[in-house]
Amino acid sequence: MSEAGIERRSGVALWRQIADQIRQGVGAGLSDESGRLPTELALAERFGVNRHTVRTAIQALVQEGVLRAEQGRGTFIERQPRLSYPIGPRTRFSEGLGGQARELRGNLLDHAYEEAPEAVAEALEIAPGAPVLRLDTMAEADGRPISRARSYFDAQRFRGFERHFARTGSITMAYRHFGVSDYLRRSTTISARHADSADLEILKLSPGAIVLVALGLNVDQAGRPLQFSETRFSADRVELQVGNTT
Amino acid sequence: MSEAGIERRSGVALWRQIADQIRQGVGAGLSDESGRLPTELALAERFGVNRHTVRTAIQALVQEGVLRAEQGRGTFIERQPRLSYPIGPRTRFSEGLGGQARELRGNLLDHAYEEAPEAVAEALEIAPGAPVLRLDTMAEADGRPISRARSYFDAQRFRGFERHFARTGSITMAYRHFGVSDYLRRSTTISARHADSADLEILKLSPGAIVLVALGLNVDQAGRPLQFSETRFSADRVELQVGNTT
DNA sequence: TCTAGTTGTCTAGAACAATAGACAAATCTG
DNA sequence: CAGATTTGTCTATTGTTCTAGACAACTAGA
Repeated sequence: MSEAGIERRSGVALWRQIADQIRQGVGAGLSDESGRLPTELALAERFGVNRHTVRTAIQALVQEGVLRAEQGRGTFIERQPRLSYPIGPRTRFSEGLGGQARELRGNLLDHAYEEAPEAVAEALEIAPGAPVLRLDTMAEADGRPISRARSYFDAQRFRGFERHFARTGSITMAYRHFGVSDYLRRSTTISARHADSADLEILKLSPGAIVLVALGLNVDQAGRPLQFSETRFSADRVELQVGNTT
Repeated sequence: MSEAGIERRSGVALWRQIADQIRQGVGAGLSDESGRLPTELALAERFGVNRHTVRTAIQALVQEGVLRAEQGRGTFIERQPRLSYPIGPRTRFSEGLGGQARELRGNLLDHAYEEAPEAVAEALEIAPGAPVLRLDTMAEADGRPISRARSYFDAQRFRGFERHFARTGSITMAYRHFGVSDYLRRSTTISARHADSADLEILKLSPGAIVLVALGLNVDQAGRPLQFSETRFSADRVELQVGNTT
Protein backbone atom coordinates (compact mmCIF):
# COMPACT_ATOMS: atom_id res chain seq x y z
CA MET A 1 0.00 0.00 0.00
CA SER A 2 3.01 2.31 0.33
CA GLU A 3 5.59 3.38 -2.21
CA ALA A 4 8.96 5.07 -2.22
CA GLY A 5 7.75 8.41 -3.56
CA ILE A 6 9.73 11.57 -2.87
CA GLU A 7 8.46 15.01 -3.88
CA ARG A 8 10.85 17.84 -4.57
CA ARG A 9 10.06 21.52 -4.01
CA SER A 10 7.06 20.53 -1.92
CA GLY A 11 7.90 22.55 1.16
CA VAL A 12 9.00 19.42 2.96
CA ALA A 13 12.73 18.79 2.90
CA LEU A 14 13.82 15.57 1.22
CA TRP A 15 15.53 14.33 4.35
CA ARG A 16 12.30 14.70 6.31
CA GLN A 17 10.26 12.83 3.72
CA ILE A 18 12.82 10.06 3.75
CA ALA A 19 12.86 10.00 7.54
CA ASP A 20 9.08 9.67 7.55
CA GLN A 21 9.17 6.81 5.07
CA ILE A 22 11.84 4.98 6.99
CA ARG A 23 9.92 5.44 10.23
CA GLN A 24 6.89 3.89 8.57
CA GLY A 25 8.90 1.17 6.91
CA VAL A 26 10.25 0.16 10.26
CA GLY A 27 6.84 -1.31 10.98
CA ALA A 28 6.66 -3.06 7.62
CA GLY A 29 9.45 -5.01 5.97
CA LEU A 30 12.04 -2.37 5.29
CA SER A 31 14.67 -4.31 7.18
CA ASP A 32 15.52 -7.97 7.21
CA GLU A 33 14.97 -10.18 10.25
CA SER A 34 18.08 -8.90 12.02
CA GLY A 35 16.65 -5.40 12.25
CA ARG A 36 19.38 -4.02 10.04
CA LEU A 37 18.53 -1.19 7.67
CA PRO A 38 19.87 -1.18 4.09
CA THR A 39 23.17 0.73 3.80
CA GLU A 40 23.14 4.47 3.35
CA LEU A 41 24.27 4.06 -0.25
CA ALA A 42 21.49 1.58 -1.01
CA LEU A 43 18.88 3.87 0.52
CA ALA A 44 20.26 6.84 -1.40
CA GLU A 45 19.83 4.95 -4.68
CA ARG A 46 16.41 3.70 -3.72
CA PHE A 47 15.14 7.20 -2.95
CA GLY A 48 17.11 8.81 -5.77
CA VAL A 49 19.02 11.24 -3.57
CA ASN A 50 22.53 11.85 -2.34
CA ARG A 51 23.95 9.76 0.46
CA HIS A 52 24.28 12.85 2.66
CA THR A 53 20.56 13.47 2.41
CA VAL A 54 19.87 9.96 3.64
CA ARG A 55 22.35 10.54 6.46
CA THR A 56 20.45 13.63 7.57
CA ALA A 57 17.25 11.58 7.68
CA ILE A 58 18.90 8.79 9.65
CA GLN A 59 20.39 11.25 12.13
CA ALA A 60 16.95 12.66 12.81
CA LEU A 61 15.58 9.18 13.48
CA VAL A 62 18.51 8.34 15.73
CA GLN A 63 17.67 11.50 17.65
CA GLU A 64 14.09 10.29 17.93
CA GLY A 65 15.20 6.92 19.21
CA VAL A 66 13.85 4.98 16.23
CA LEU A 67 17.24 3.97 14.84
CA ARG A 68 20.72 3.29 16.12
CA ALA A 69 23.76 3.73 13.84
CA GLU A 70 27.02 1.84 14.42
CA GLN A 71 30.11 2.81 12.52
CA GLY A 72 31.43 0.00 10.36
CA ARG A 73 28.46 -2.26 11.09
CA GLY A 74 25.32 -0.62 9.84
CA THR A 75 22.15 1.07 11.04
CA PHE A 76 19.68 -0.82 13.19
CA ILE A 77 16.12 -0.50 14.25
CA GLU A 78 15.38 0.27 17.89
CA ARG A 79 12.22 -1.75 18.27
CA GLN A 80 9.45 -0.14 20.22
CA PRO A 81 6.02 -1.29 19.12
CA ARG A 82 3.03 0.99 19.42
CA LEU A 83 0.97 0.79 22.56
CA SER A 84 -2.67 -0.02 21.89
CA TYR A 85 -5.04 2.24 23.78
CA PRO A 86 -8.61 0.97 24.03
CA ILE A 87 -11.49 3.41 23.69
CA GLY A 88 -14.98 2.44 24.74
CA PRO A 89 -17.68 3.10 27.33
CA ARG A 90 -15.25 2.16 30.08
CA THR A 91 -12.19 4.05 28.86
CA ARG A 92 -9.71 4.50 31.68
CA PHE A 93 -6.14 5.40 31.16
CA SER A 94 -4.44 3.28 33.77
CA GLU A 95 -6.37 0.10 33.04
CA GLY A 96 -6.26 0.59 29.31
CA LEU A 97 -2.57 0.06 28.92
CA GLY A 98 -2.35 -2.62 31.57
CA GLY A 99 0.11 -5.30 30.67
CA GLN A 100 1.67 -3.42 27.77
CA ALA A 101 4.06 -1.41 29.88
CA ARG A 102 5.79 -2.05 33.15
CA GLU A 103 5.51 1.40 34.60
CA LEU A 104 2.63 3.81 34.07
CA ARG A 105 2.54 7.27 35.51
CA GLY A 106 0.29 10.28 35.27
CA ASN A 107 1.84 13.64 36.08
CA LEU A 108 0.14 16.91 36.90
CA LEU A 109 1.73 19.67 34.86
CA ASP A 110 -0.49 22.60 35.72
CA HIS A 111 -3.94 23.51 36.95
CA ALA A 112 -6.07 26.60 37.30
CA TYR A 113 -9.59 27.73 38.08
CA GLU A 114 -10.96 29.61 35.10
CA GLU A 115 -14.10 30.72 33.34
CA ALA A 116 -15.45 28.04 31.04
CA PRO A 117 -14.78 28.64 27.33
CA GLU A 118 -17.86 28.20 25.21
CA ALA A 119 -17.11 24.72 23.89
CA VAL A 120 -16.29 23.50 27.40
CA ALA A 121 -19.44 24.95 28.91
CA GLU A 122 -21.54 23.34 26.25
CA ALA A 123 -19.97 19.92 26.75
CA LEU A 124 -20.26 20.08 30.56
CA GLU A 125 -23.77 21.48 30.31
CA ILE A 126 -23.01 24.51 32.46
CA ALA A 127 -23.31 28.23 31.77
CA PRO A 128 -20.62 29.85 29.60
CA GLY A 129 -18.17 31.63 31.88
CA ALA A 130 -19.06 29.47 34.88
CA PRO A 131 -16.00 28.48 36.94
CA VAL A 132 -14.19 25.34 35.80
CA LEU A 133 -11.07 23.53 36.90
CA ARG A 134 -8.51 23.09 34.14
CA LEU A 135 -6.08 20.21 34.61
CA ASP A 136 -3.01 19.80 32.39
CA THR A 137 -1.51 16.36 32.68
CA MET A 138 0.86 14.06 30.87
CA ALA A 139 1.39 10.32 31.01
CA GLU A 140 4.47 8.17 30.63
CA ALA A 141 4.84 4.43 30.06
CA ASP A 142 8.22 3.00 30.99
CA GLY A 143 9.67 6.47 30.99
CA ARG A 144 8.48 7.37 27.47
CA PRO A 145 5.98 10.20 27.15
CA ILE A 146 2.75 8.77 25.75
CA SER A 147 0.16 11.49 25.94
CA ARG A 148 -0.73 14.89 27.29
CA ALA A 149 -4.20 16.03 28.20
CA ARG A 150 -6.13 19.11 29.12
CA SER A 151 -9.25 18.32 31.13
CA TYR A 152 -12.04 20.53 32.42
CA PHE A 153 -14.25 19.88 35.44
CA ASP A 154 -17.16 21.79 36.91
CA ALA A 155 -15.41 23.78 39.64
CA GLN A 156 -18.46 23.90 41.87
CA ARG A 157 -18.67 20.15 42.05
CA PHE A 158 -14.97 19.26 41.98
CA ARG A 159 -13.12 21.97 43.91
CA GLY A 160 -9.80 20.56 45.09
CA PHE A 161 -9.82 17.72 42.55
CA GLU A 162 -6.26 18.55 41.52
CA ARG A 163 -4.88 17.70 44.97
CA HIS A 164 -6.43 14.25 44.93
CA PHE A 165 -5.16 13.66 41.41
CA ALA A 166 -1.65 14.85 42.20
CA ARG A 167 -1.50 12.50 45.18
CA THR A 168 -2.85 9.38 43.47
CA GLY A 169 -1.93 10.05 39.84
CA SER A 170 -5.33 8.65 38.87
CA ILE A 171 -8.53 10.34 37.72
CA THR A 172 -10.58 7.34 38.78
CA MET A 173 -9.23 7.52 42.34
CA ALA A 174 -9.73 11.25 42.57
CA TYR A 175 -13.38 10.89 41.57
CA ARG A 176 -14.00 8.64 44.60
CA HIS A 177 -13.39 11.57 46.92
CA PHE A 178 -16.35 13.28 45.33
CA GLY A 179 -18.70 10.35 45.60
CA VAL A 180 -18.28 9.25 41.98
CA SER A 181 -17.72 5.52 42.15
CA ASP A 182 -18.20 4.84 38.47
CA TYR A 183 -18.29 6.77 35.21
CA LEU A 184 -18.70 6.20 31.51
CA ARG A 185 -17.16 7.58 28.34
CA ARG A 186 -20.07 9.03 26.42
CA SER A 187 -18.28 10.13 23.30
CA THR A 188 -14.83 10.41 21.77
CA THR A 189 -13.88 12.37 18.69
CA ILE A 190 -10.59 11.49 17.09
CA SER A 191 -8.54 13.56 14.71
CA ALA A 192 -4.88 13.96 13.87
CA ARG A 193 -2.57 16.88 13.24
CA HIS A 194 1.01 17.98 13.36
CA ALA A 195 2.43 18.43 16.83
CA ASP A 196 2.62 22.05 17.99
CA SER A 197 5.58 23.39 19.91
CA ALA A 198 4.14 22.48 23.31
CA ASP A 199 3.52 18.93 22.10
CA LEU A 200 7.10 18.70 20.90
CA GLU A 201 8.43 19.72 24.28
CA ILE A 202 6.16 17.71 26.53
CA LEU A 203 6.02 14.54 24.45
CA LYS A 204 9.67 14.85 23.40
CA LEU A 205 8.86 14.70 19.70
CA SER A 206 10.72 16.11 16.74
CA PRO A 207 9.24 18.76 14.47
CA GLY A 208 6.81 17.35 11.94
CA ALA A 209 5.65 14.59 14.28
CA ILE A 210 1.98 13.66 14.36
CA VAL A 211 -0.36 13.62 17.34
CA LEU A 212 -3.68 11.81 17.62
CA VAL A 213 -6.17 14.18 19.22
CA ALA A 214 -9.05 12.65 21.19
CA LEU A 215 -11.84 14.87 22.49
CA GLY A 216 -13.67 12.92 25.18
CA LEU A 217 -16.66 13.42 27.44
CA ASN A 218 -17.06 11.40 30.64
CA VAL A 219 -20.43 11.20 32.37
CA ASP A 220 -21.56 9.73 35.69
CA GLN A 221 -24.05 6.90 36.03
CA ALA A 222 -26.91 9.36 35.88
CA GLY A 223 -25.58 10.64 32.57
CA ARG A 224 -24.43 13.96 33.99
CA PRO A 225 -21.21 15.34 32.39
CA LEU A 226 -18.18 15.03 34.67
CA GLN A 227 -15.16 15.82 32.57
CA PHE A 228 -14.39 17.20 29.15
CA SER A 229 -10.87 16.56 27.93
CA GLU A 230 -8.55 16.80 24.97
CA THR A 231 -5.84 14.16 24.95
CA ARG A 232 -2.93 14.20 22.53
CA PHE A 233 -1.15 10.94 21.86
CA SER A 234 2.15 10.61 20.06
CA ALA A 235 1.04 8.85 16.88
CA ASP A 236 4.37 7.04 16.66
CA ARG A 237 3.91 5.44 20.04
CA VAL A 238 0.19 4.85 20.36
CA GLU A 239 -2.74 3.51 18.37
CA LEU A 240 -6.35 3.77 19.46
CA GLN A 241 -8.44 0.64 19.72
CA VAL A 242 -12.22 0.86 19.34
CA GLY A 243 -14.29 -2.22 20.10
CA ASN A 244 -13.00 -5.52 21.41
CA THR A 245 -9.87 -7.16 20.17
CA THR A 246 -9.98 -10.88 19.49
CA MET B 1 -4.58 24.19 23.53
CA SER B 2 -2.86 25.08 20.27
CA GLU B 3 -0.32 27.78 19.76
CA ALA B 4 1.18 29.71 16.90
CA GLY B 5 4.41 27.74 17.07
CA ILE B 6 6.69 27.75 14.06
CA GLU B 7 9.82 25.62 14.04
CA ARG B 8 12.80 26.69 12.01
CA ARG B 9 15.28 24.23 10.51
CA SER B 10 12.82 21.38 11.10
CA GLY B 11 12.84 20.07 7.55
CA VAL B 12 9.40 21.51 6.97
CA ALA B 13 9.42 24.85 5.16
CA LEU B 14 7.97 27.76 7.13
CA TRP B 15 5.36 28.45 4.48
CA ARG B 16 4.13 24.88 4.75
CA GLN B 17 3.89 24.99 8.54
CA ILE B 18 1.98 28.24 8.28
CA ALA B 19 -0.29 26.80 5.62
CA ASP B 20 -1.02 23.83 7.88
CA GLN B 21 -1.82 26.08 10.82
CA ILE B 22 -4.09 28.29 8.77
CA ARG B 23 -5.84 25.24 7.35
CA GLN B 24 -6.46 24.07 10.91
CA GLY B 25 -7.41 27.49 12.15
CA VAL B 26 -10.04 27.68 9.49
CA GLY B 27 -12.02 25.22 11.61
CA ALA B 28 -11.44 27.17 14.82
CA GLY B 29 -11.72 30.91 15.23
CA LEU B 30 -8.91 32.19 13.09
CA SER B 31 -11.24 34.41 11.14
CA ASP B 32 -14.05 36.66 12.21
CA GLU B 33 -17.67 35.94 11.35
CA SER B 34 -17.36 37.22 7.81
CA GLY B 35 -14.87 34.51 6.93
CA ARG B 36 -12.15 37.04 6.34
CA LEU B 37 -8.60 36.09 7.23
CA PRO B 38 -6.31 38.58 9.02
CA THR B 39 -4.22 40.60 6.54
CA GLU B 40 -0.97 39.21 5.24
CA LEU B 41 0.95 41.73 7.32
CA ALA B 42 -0.91 40.76 10.50
CA LEU B 43 -0.32 37.07 9.87
CA ALA B 44 3.36 37.71 9.17
CA GLU B 45 3.73 39.43 12.55
CA ARG B 46 1.74 36.76 14.32
CA PHE B 47 3.92 33.97 12.98
CA GLY B 48 7.10 36.02 13.17
CA VAL B 49 7.98 35.70 9.49
CA ASN B 50 8.18 37.87 6.42
CA ARG B 51 5.04 38.80 4.54
CA HIS B 52 6.25 36.92 1.47
CA THR B 53 6.43 33.71 3.45
CA VAL B 54 2.81 34.12 4.48
CA ARG B 55 1.95 34.80 0.85
CA THR B 56 3.52 31.54 -0.22
CA ALA B 57 1.43 29.71 2.38
CA ILE B 58 -1.74 31.45 1.27
CA GLN B 59 -1.07 30.70 -2.38
CA ALA B 60 -0.74 27.01 -1.54
CA LEU B 61 -4.09 27.07 0.27
CA VAL B 62 -5.73 28.94 -2.59
CA GLN B 63 -4.45 26.19 -4.84
CA GLU B 64 -5.99 23.62 -2.49
CA GLY B 65 -9.30 25.42 -2.54
CA VAL B 66 -9.24 26.30 1.16
CA LEU B 67 -8.85 30.06 0.69
CA ARG B 68 -9.74 32.69 -1.88
CA ALA B 69 -7.68 35.90 -2.19
CA GLU B 70 -9.14 39.10 -3.62
CA GLN B 71 -6.85 41.98 -4.47
CA GLY B 72 -7.65 45.09 -2.49
CA ARG B 73 -10.23 43.34 -0.31
CA GLY B 74 -8.58 40.56 1.62
CA THR B 75 -8.34 36.81 1.84
CA PHE B 76 -11.41 34.72 2.56
CA ILE B 77 -12.18 31.25 3.73
CA GLU B 78 -13.81 28.82 1.35
CA ARG B 79 -15.79 27.03 4.04
CA GLN B 80 -15.53 23.29 4.14
CA PRO B 81 -15.79 21.96 7.70
CA ARG B 82 -14.49 18.55 8.64
CA LEU B 83 -16.86 15.70 8.07
CA SER B 84 -17.57 13.69 11.22
CA TYR B 85 -17.39 9.97 10.59
CA PRO B 86 -19.06 7.82 13.27
CA ILE B 87 -17.45 4.57 14.32
CA GLY B 88 -19.38 1.99 16.27
CA PRO B 89 -20.96 -1.45 16.02
CA ARG B 90 -23.04 -0.28 13.07
CA THR B 91 -20.34 1.56 11.15
CA ARG B 92 -21.43 2.00 7.52
CA PHE B 93 -19.83 4.44 5.19
CA SER B 94 -22.83 5.67 3.29
CA GLU B 95 -25.08 6.15 6.30
CA GLY B 96 -22.33 7.56 8.48
CA LEU B 97 -21.91 10.75 6.55
CA GLY B 98 -25.59 11.14 5.80
CA GLY B 99 -26.68 14.74 5.90
CA GLN B 100 -23.19 16.18 5.99
CA ALA B 101 -22.63 16.03 2.26
CA ARG B 102 -24.89 16.29 -0.72
CA GLU B 103 -23.26 13.72 -2.91
CA LEU B 104 -21.54 10.56 -1.69
CA ARG B 105 -19.81 8.13 -3.99
CA GLY B 106 -17.73 5.01 -3.61
CA ASN B 107 -15.42 4.14 -6.51
CA LEU B 108 -13.74 0.86 -7.28
CA LEU B 109 -10.08 1.51 -8.09
CA ASP B 110 -8.77 -2.01 -8.42
CA HIS B 111 -9.44 -5.59 -7.39
CA ALA B 112 -7.66 -8.92 -7.51
CA TYR B 113 -7.88 -12.46 -6.20
CA GLU B 114 -4.79 -13.19 -4.15
CA GLU B 115 -3.35 -15.38 -1.45
CA ALA B 116 -4.12 -14.05 2.01
CA PRO B 117 -1.21 -12.31 3.75
CA GLU B 118 -0.68 -13.50 7.30
CA ALA B 119 -2.37 -10.60 9.09
CA VAL B 120 -5.38 -10.82 6.77
CA ALA B 121 -5.75 -14.57 7.22
CA GLU B 122 -5.62 -14.19 10.97
CA ALA B 123 -8.27 -11.48 11.00
CA LEU B 124 -10.61 -13.36 8.66
CA GLU B 125 -9.96 -16.65 10.50
CA ILE B 126 -8.93 -18.51 7.39
CA ALA B 127 -5.73 -20.37 6.51
CA PRO B 128 -2.70 -18.25 5.53
CA GLY B 129 -2.38 -18.29 1.75
CA ALA B 130 -6.06 -19.10 1.23
CA PRO B 131 -7.63 -17.16 -1.65
CA VAL B 132 -8.98 -13.72 -0.79
CA LEU B 133 -10.53 -10.92 -2.78
CA ARG B 134 -8.69 -7.61 -2.44
CA LEU B 135 -10.78 -4.51 -3.13
CA ASP B 136 -9.20 -1.07 -3.51
CA THR B 137 -11.75 1.69 -3.25
CA MET B 138 -11.98 5.40 -2.65
CA ALA B 139 -14.84 7.63 -1.56
CA GLU B 140 -15.76 11.19 -2.42
CA ALA B 141 -18.18 13.59 -0.77
CA ASP B 142 -19.33 16.45 -2.95
CA GLY B 143 -16.47 15.78 -5.31
CA ARG B 144 -13.76 15.93 -2.63
CA PRO B 145 -11.79 12.77 -1.95
CA ILE B 146 -12.49 11.66 1.61
CA SER B 147 -10.93 8.25 2.04
CA ARG B 148 -9.35 5.32 0.34
CA ALA B 149 -9.59 1.75 1.52
CA ARG B 150 -8.14 -1.67 0.90
CA SER B 151 -10.52 -4.45 1.91
CA TYR B 152 -10.12 -8.23 1.98
CA PHE B 153 -12.88 -10.81 1.70
CA ASP B 154 -12.85 -14.59 1.84
CA ALA B 155 -12.79 -15.45 -1.88
CA GLN B 156 -14.62 -18.74 -1.39
CA ARG B 157 -17.60 -17.05 0.14
CA PHE B 158 -17.64 -13.78 -1.83
CA ARG B 159 -16.51 -14.60 -5.38
CA GLY B 160 -17.81 -11.87 -7.69
CA PHE B 161 -18.31 -9.37 -4.87
CA GLU B 162 -16.44 -6.70 -6.83
CA ARG B 163 -19.06 -6.67 -9.60
CA HIS B 164 -21.90 -6.04 -7.18
CA PHE B 165 -19.89 -3.31 -5.47
CA ALA B 166 -18.94 -1.64 -8.73
CA ARG B 167 -22.57 -1.55 -9.78
CA THR B 168 -24.08 -0.24 -6.55
CA GLY B 169 -21.11 1.61 -5.01
CA SER B 170 -22.11 0.17 -1.66
CA ILE B 171 -20.63 -2.59 0.45
CA THR B 172 -23.92 -3.07 2.29
CA MET B 173 -25.81 -3.62 -0.96
CA ALA B 174 -23.20 -6.00 -2.31
CA TYR B 175 -23.45 -8.13 0.81
CA ARG B 176 -27.15 -8.70 0.18
CA HIS B 177 -26.31 -10.72 -2.91
CA PHE B 178 -24.49 -13.16 -0.70
CA GLY B 179 -27.25 -13.51 1.85
CA VAL B 180 -25.73 -11.14 4.37
CA SER B 181 -28.58 -8.89 5.43
CA ASP B 182 -26.82 -7.36 8.41
CA TYR B 183 -23.29 -7.05 9.78
CA LEU B 184 -21.44 -5.53 12.69
CA ARG B 185 -18.13 -3.74 13.19
CA ARG B 186 -16.32 -5.87 15.71
CA SER B 187 -13.19 -3.75 16.13
CA THR B 188 -11.46 -0.68 14.78
CA THR B 189 -7.86 0.32 15.37
CA ILE B 190 -7.01 3.91 14.66
CA SER B 191 -3.60 5.41 14.03
CA ALA B 192 -2.20 8.33 12.08
CA ARG B 193 0.76 8.86 9.81
CA HIS B 194 2.05 10.98 7.00
CA ALA B 195 0.42 10.36 3.66
CA ASP B 196 2.46 8.24 1.28
CA SER B 197 2.70 9.03 -2.42
CA ALA B 198 -0.32 6.92 -3.33
CA ASP B 199 -2.36 8.72 -0.67
CA LEU B 200 -1.25 12.05 -2.06
CA GLU B 201 -2.38 11.12 -5.54
CA ILE B 202 -5.67 9.42 -4.74
CA LEU B 203 -6.80 11.78 -1.98
CA LYS B 204 -5.37 14.85 -3.75
CA LEU B 205 -3.29 15.90 -0.76
CA SER B 206 -0.13 17.94 -0.59
CA PRO B 207 3.12 16.43 0.71
CA GLY B 208 3.32 16.30 4.48
CA ALA B 209 -0.41 15.80 4.85
CA ILE B 210 -1.72 13.46 7.51
CA VAL B 211 -3.97 10.46 7.09
CA LEU B 212 -6.03 8.74 9.77
CA VAL B 213 -5.64 4.99 9.35
CA ALA B 214 -8.48 2.76 10.55
CA LEU B 215 -8.08 -1.00 10.59
CA GLY B 216 -11.55 -2.52 10.81
CA LEU B 217 -13.08 -5.97 11.06
CA ASN B 218 -16.71 -6.57 10.08
CA VAL B 219 -18.51 -9.73 11.20
CA ASP B 220 -21.90 -11.22 10.37
CA GLN B 221 -24.66 -11.79 12.90
CA ALA B 222 -23.17 -15.13 13.81
CA GLY B 223 -19.88 -13.39 14.60
CA ARG B 224 -18.10 -14.82 11.57
CA PRO B 225 -15.52 -12.44 10.00
CA LEU B 226 -16.69 -10.96 6.71
CA GLN B 227 -14.28 -8.22 5.80
CA PHE B 228 -10.94 -6.90 6.96
CA SER B 229 -10.08 -3.44 5.75
CA GLU B 230 -7.65 -0.57 6.08
CA THR B 231 -9.21 2.81 5.43
CA ARG B 232 -7.21 6.00 5.12
CA PHE B 233 -8.98 9.29 5.76
CA SER B 234 -7.61 12.71 4.94
CA ALA B 235 -7.11 14.12 8.44
CA ASP B 236 -7.86 17.61 7.19
CA ARG B 237 -11.27 16.63 5.94
CA VAL B 238 -12.50 14.01 8.37
CA GLU B 239 -12.67 13.33 12.09
CA LEU B 240 -13.71 10.04 13.62
CA GLN B 241 -16.56 9.95 16.09
CA VAL B 242 -16.72 7.16 18.68
CA GLY B 243 -19.85 6.86 20.78
CA ASN B 244 -22.98 8.95 20.47
CA THR B 245 -23.01 12.66 19.97
CA THR B 246 -25.90 14.20 21.88
C1' DT C 1 -12.12 61.98 -6.27
C1' DC C 2 -8.86 61.27 -2.81
C1' DT C 3 -6.90 58.40 0.81
C1' DA C 4 -6.06 54.43 3.49
C1' DG C 5 -5.78 49.67 3.42
C1' DT C 6 -5.18 45.48 1.04
C1' DT C 7 -3.29 41.98 -2.35
C1' DG C 8 0.03 41.38 -6.49
C1' DT C 9 4.70 41.71 -8.62
C1' DC C 10 9.49 42.54 -8.96
C1' DT C 11 14.53 42.62 -7.50
C1' DA C 12 18.40 41.43 -4.55
C1' DG C 13 20.70 39.21 -0.87
C1' DA C 14 21.03 35.93 3.26
C1' DA C 15 20.04 31.46 5.24
C1' DC C 16 19.20 26.72 4.54
C1' DA C 17 18.93 22.18 1.88
C1' DA C 18 20.96 19.10 -1.33
C1' DT C 19 24.76 17.45 -4.25
C1' DA C 20 29.53 15.92 -5.07
C1' DG C 21 33.82 14.05 -3.88
C1' DA C 22 37.44 12.61 -0.82
C1' DC C 23 39.08 10.35 3.03
C1' DA C 24 39.02 8.76 8.10
C1' DA C 25 37.42 5.30 11.47
C1' DA C 26 35.30 1.18 12.82
C1' DT C 27 33.83 -3.63 11.80
C1' DC C 28 33.83 -8.08 9.69
C1' DT C 29 35.72 -11.89 6.74
C1' DG C 30 39.14 -14.71 5.03
C1' DC D 1 46.99 -8.89 8.92
C1' DA D 2 44.84 -7.34 4.38
C1' DG D 3 40.89 -6.04 2.04
C1' DA D 4 36.13 -5.04 1.62
C1' DT D 5 32.24 -2.84 3.61
C1' DT D 6 30.07 0.50 6.27
C1' DT D 7 29.34 4.78 9.00
C1' DG D 8 31.57 9.45 10.28
C1' DT D 9 33.63 13.98 8.99
C1' DC D 10 35.16 17.63 6.10
C1' DT D 11 35.09 21.05 2.09
C1' DA D 12 33.03 23.17 -1.83
C1' DT D 13 29.25 24.20 -4.98
C1' DT D 14 24.52 24.63 -6.51
C1' DG D 15 19.59 25.23 -5.88
C1' DT D 16 15.61 26.45 -2.91
C1' DT D 17 13.55 29.04 0.82
C1' DC D 18 13.21 33.20 3.47
C1' DT D 19 13.95 38.06 4.21
C1' DA D 20 13.84 43.00 2.86
C1' DG D 21 12.22 46.83 0.47
C1' DA D 22 9.78 49.25 -3.13
C1' DC D 23 5.97 49.97 -5.87
C1' DA D 24 1.76 48.64 -8.76
C1' DA D 25 -3.21 47.36 -8.83
C1' DC D 26 -7.47 47.05 -6.76
C1' DT D 27 -11.29 48.09 -3.13
C1' DA D 28 -13.93 50.63 0.12
C1' DG D 29 -15.15 54.61 2.54
C1' DA D 30 -14.87 59.57 3.48
